[in-house]
Amino acid sequence: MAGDTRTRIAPSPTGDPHVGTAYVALFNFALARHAGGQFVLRIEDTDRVRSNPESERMILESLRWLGLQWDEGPDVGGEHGPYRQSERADIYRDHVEQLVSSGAAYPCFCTRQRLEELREEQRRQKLQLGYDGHCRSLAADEARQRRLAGEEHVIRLRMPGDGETVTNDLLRGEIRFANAQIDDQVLLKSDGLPTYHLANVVDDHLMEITHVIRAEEWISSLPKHVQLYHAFGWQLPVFCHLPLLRNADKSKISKRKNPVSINYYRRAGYLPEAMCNYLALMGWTMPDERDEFSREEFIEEFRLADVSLGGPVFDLDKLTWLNGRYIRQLEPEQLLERLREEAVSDANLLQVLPLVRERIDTLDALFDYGQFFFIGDLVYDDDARARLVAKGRTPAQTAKAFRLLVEEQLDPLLDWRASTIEDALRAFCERHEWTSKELFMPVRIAVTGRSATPPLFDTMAVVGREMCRRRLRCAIEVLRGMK
RNA sequence: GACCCCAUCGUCUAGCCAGGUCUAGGACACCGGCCUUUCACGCCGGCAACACGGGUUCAAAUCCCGUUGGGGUCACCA
Repeated sequence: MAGDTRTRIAPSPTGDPHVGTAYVALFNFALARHAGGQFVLRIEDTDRVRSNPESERMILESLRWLGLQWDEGPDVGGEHGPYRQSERADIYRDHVEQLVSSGAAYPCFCTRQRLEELREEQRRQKLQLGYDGHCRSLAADEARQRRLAGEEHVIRLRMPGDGETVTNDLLRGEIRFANAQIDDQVLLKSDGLPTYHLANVVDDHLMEITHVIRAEEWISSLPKHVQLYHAFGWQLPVFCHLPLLRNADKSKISKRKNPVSINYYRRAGYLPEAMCNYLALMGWTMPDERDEFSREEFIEEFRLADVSLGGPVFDLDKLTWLNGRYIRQLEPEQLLERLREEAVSDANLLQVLPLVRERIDTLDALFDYGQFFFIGDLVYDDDARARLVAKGRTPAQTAKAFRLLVEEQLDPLLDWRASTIEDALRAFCERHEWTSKELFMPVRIAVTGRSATPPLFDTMAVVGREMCRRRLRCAIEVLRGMK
């Protein structure tokens, strides 16, 4: 039976590969390998506007870099495909029709506007937020008619009005929710694609996933999922909700307070083994309590039931210490190989060299002049700190500009090229009444730590999106520390 | 706010399920020392925690209840 264990990681390709995804993937991977089962990668791209192929590409690459190879997935195929939800629309539609005919789900014709007003009203009266069941009791005939007529609608799950939904979480034991306070979840959106809830449950069943191991933030939708399984008459998988990685202030880990992109760690010189090792330490301990171990040893010793529940604070210091231990254990030849794979890969060097060529007189000047192309976090010297503040602006104003820049212009979905970066920066100036003259030097300093650099946009393009965003965020902290 | 989850050093955690062996163990960080031409590594040592209040019990970090605190979720996003 153990060989039948099937787990999955189901990321949504809407941005940079996230450290939280890697964390959950690692534990899913470890359980599957430990049990001799399969680990599946499924892409949850049912959000038409936010999903993008570049993000999917990066996620696959990151997980592969970490050594978390999947047995089935969009790139390697498998018996339960397709593994991209956007390619499974028909499957969801068929399943949702089953639910409609059995009465477990119903069409809802409420407009977004009505729903918004409803929420507004509920907020005003301090009532519980949620769908009011307006279309719940529509006559089946009428509903069918309106659907046939092509009226825009969604399909909602009909939750039981009373009683409670009780489930088991592998780590937490029994979890119970009063049904009355769970509203009728949308299963199929008006664009014909499923919501997470439907797609997730249908796919986990069809792909024969035995252990649904995911982050804690999903606990509150657990009853909806359980009701869905019931509605389909399917057997429940084992549910296991892992604790959320946290910032130092205990809030859910976020890019504002931590580097969260796997791309960052890769770029900043962390080794994948060290990364996995550190992530494994988040909530789990080796039987002998040693904190250095290989992926193989982790797989060997891993017991899901031994995961502890306190939300672990992601500690860059400890990760860096561990990474140092790994580096020291590598032979110089091995280190050389690592270096060639990352910072000084031919590919990276070939991006850097055209930019520095006319600015250096000796080969060795590359390492001084272009150091910001190769390192992770920067240190701003006094001169840099002085020029980090825009001429005629205060540190606070500059910090605010950086924040808006990172949040609004240098979007995670922005196609990261010199020309688009330039457009983004100029758009920012226009929108927030900054001149390019004011803005560009501080940004240059933030991103490179220097006032003399190759052209800003080309430089940013090579430095990379996540590294630029990270450095801008660090610069914000520096600016906030100024009076 | 409602619902749900969680609670051991600043941080990651062991111990808790099967209560005594816990004057609570390890690791990061920090401090001190050793090694050393420097720095780092390494080694040795130090600082530092059972959130609070009630029970249950001969005995509670461990079991129960409550309080407090933290977190998550409340979308046609996942």
